[in-house]
Order: sequence, then C-alpha cells, then structure tokens
Amino acid sequence: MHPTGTAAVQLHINAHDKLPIYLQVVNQIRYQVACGRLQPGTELPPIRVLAEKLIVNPNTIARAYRELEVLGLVEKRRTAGTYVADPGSPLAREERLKILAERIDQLLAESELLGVSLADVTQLLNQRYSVLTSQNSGDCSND
Amino acid sequence: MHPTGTAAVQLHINAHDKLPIYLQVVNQIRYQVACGRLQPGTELPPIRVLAEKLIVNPNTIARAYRELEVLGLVEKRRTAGTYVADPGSPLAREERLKILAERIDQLLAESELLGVSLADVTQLLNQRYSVLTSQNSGDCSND
DNA sequence: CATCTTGTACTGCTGCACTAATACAACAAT
DNA sequence: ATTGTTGTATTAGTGCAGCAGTACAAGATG
Repeated sequence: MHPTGTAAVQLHINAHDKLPIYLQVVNQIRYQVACGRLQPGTELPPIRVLAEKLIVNPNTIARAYRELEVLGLVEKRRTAGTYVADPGSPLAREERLKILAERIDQLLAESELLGVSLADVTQLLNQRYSVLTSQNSGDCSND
Repeated sequence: MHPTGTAAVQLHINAHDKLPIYLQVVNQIRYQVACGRLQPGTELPPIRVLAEKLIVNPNTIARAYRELEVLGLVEKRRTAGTYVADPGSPLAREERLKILAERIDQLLAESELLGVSLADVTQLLNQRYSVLTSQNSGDCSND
C-alpha cells in the first residue's frame, strides 16, 4: 500500500472548448510539472480513475498519457501506474529540445522568406518575451 | 486586353502537404507581398484562372482571397478583380512582424510549458540557424 | 442594352481528428 | 495460481474542416 496514494491532480476540462480534451489534459499536466506542482516520482491517477472523474472515456486519458510519455514528462510502468519523470533526465531534456527545434526551424524558415535577419528575429524574440511575461505574472499558483 | 495584365503570381501547391491548399495560397501571397515581389496595385489573377492553373476548385481560391482581404493585404473590387492593397511599405512591414510575432509567441508558450529558459531558446535558435543556413540558401529572390 | 467577366452563395461529398465501447495483455499482490 | 489493477489494442461512431459542383448577383465592356 502506498502511504501517499496517487496525486490529486486538479484538472478542469471544458467540453465546449475548441481544444481537444486529451490536449487539455496534456497541457495542464505539462504546466503543473513545469512549475513544480507535480514533482518527479509522483504517481498520476490511473487512466480509468481520471477518466471517471472527468467523465470521459479511458482512451482519451490514455492518449493524453501517451503524449506526455513521448514528451518525456511521464514514465509508464507497464502495470504499475504512471509517474512523473525526472525532469533532469537527459533524455527528457533531449526530447524537449527536439520539439523546440522543430518550432524554431519553422520560425527560421519564415524569417528567411520574409527577408528578416537573425538579429531581428532575436530582438523580436526578446521583445515578445517581455510582453508575454509581464502579462502572465500568475506563475503556478496554489489554488 | 490589359497592358499590364494580371500578375504572374508564382505559386507551388503541394496537394500532399498537411497544410490546406487555401492556406498555402494565403501564405505564399503574404510572403510575396511582404518581400515586395507583389507590389501594391498589382492585380491578382481572377479566381477561376488561378483555380484552373492550380487545378483546384474556384471556391478554394475564393476562400484564400477572402482571408487575404480580412488581413488587409488585398482589396476586392466587386467585379473588377482583386488587387494588392495600397499601404505598401508600412503594411508589408507590419505584416512581416505580425507573422513572426505569431510564431514567436507560439514558440515561447511552448518553451514555458517545457520549462526551457529564454537563454536556452536563444542558444537553440542560433544553433539551428547555423545548421539551416549551411544547407539552404533560399531567399525572397527573383529566380 | 447585351454580354462577358468578376466575385458570391448554397449544397453536398470526403477524409480525418477526436472520442467512445469493448476486449485484451501483463505485472503485482496475496 | 488466482485475482485485481494497470496500460494497450482494435473497432466504430461523430463532427467538422477542406474542397468541389453548380447556380447566382453585379459591375465592366463593347
């Protein structure tokens, strides 16, 4: 028996949202992991449990967990549950950088076509960062 | 016969691309306007003509033109054709920055969720730039 | 005015993403 | 070994975006 039990992950799903349910789950867990609210080694709720709680099909949660696994954020142990992966894991970081590399390649491709220099892109990057961080000051609040 | 004729817009459509045809058209025209290859006042090909050239349905081109109109890039004169909108340089510049800002915002949101710092993003940006420029040297060139 | 060319509107088809229903496989606990 | 719990796989249903077929409205053109 586990003294800690599974994590009481707090998720809010909007069925009317244009974003797919499984992506809503993915994003919220990603965010909670990123901000430390869900710590490495924590066991996530079993697929069926979370599915029942959110009133969706288990397959939907399964897909979300699979996405998270690909992202290197969680680790599935066959029949023993799903756990938050060690963020310091080189493999996890490698995966994350790979994802970002794709986005960056797209960005650079567009910049090329628009005749915008790397320096301008960098400047715009910092500029947007400032704007976005000043808006999203609410960082990983606890309730 | 028109002395100037309609612009011989050079578009390459990939039917197998995951990106919708009408968006491929939109993007390519956006780029060509942004980099000055299509200048203000230029008449775009009639919907049917371009549709026939690309072997797609006129409605698909119509949708693309409508999107471009919403973006303020083109101006439709009821039954007299579609023209590249007037505010050339400022709008073109504006368009370019708008396009890049979108991509950059997506990139930053992704980075935040993945717990990757701005510094890392910047580093990765330069890294990918080096890789890509050593391979590709495509630009807004005129053939 | 008659006609041509332009963009528009409406309708239906198709493929795909998302979700669900259900049955299966594998390891842990006892 | 038996049982329970875990994730997995397969199949089908549903809604919608993208696209095409066709008929229409309206200004240009002679």
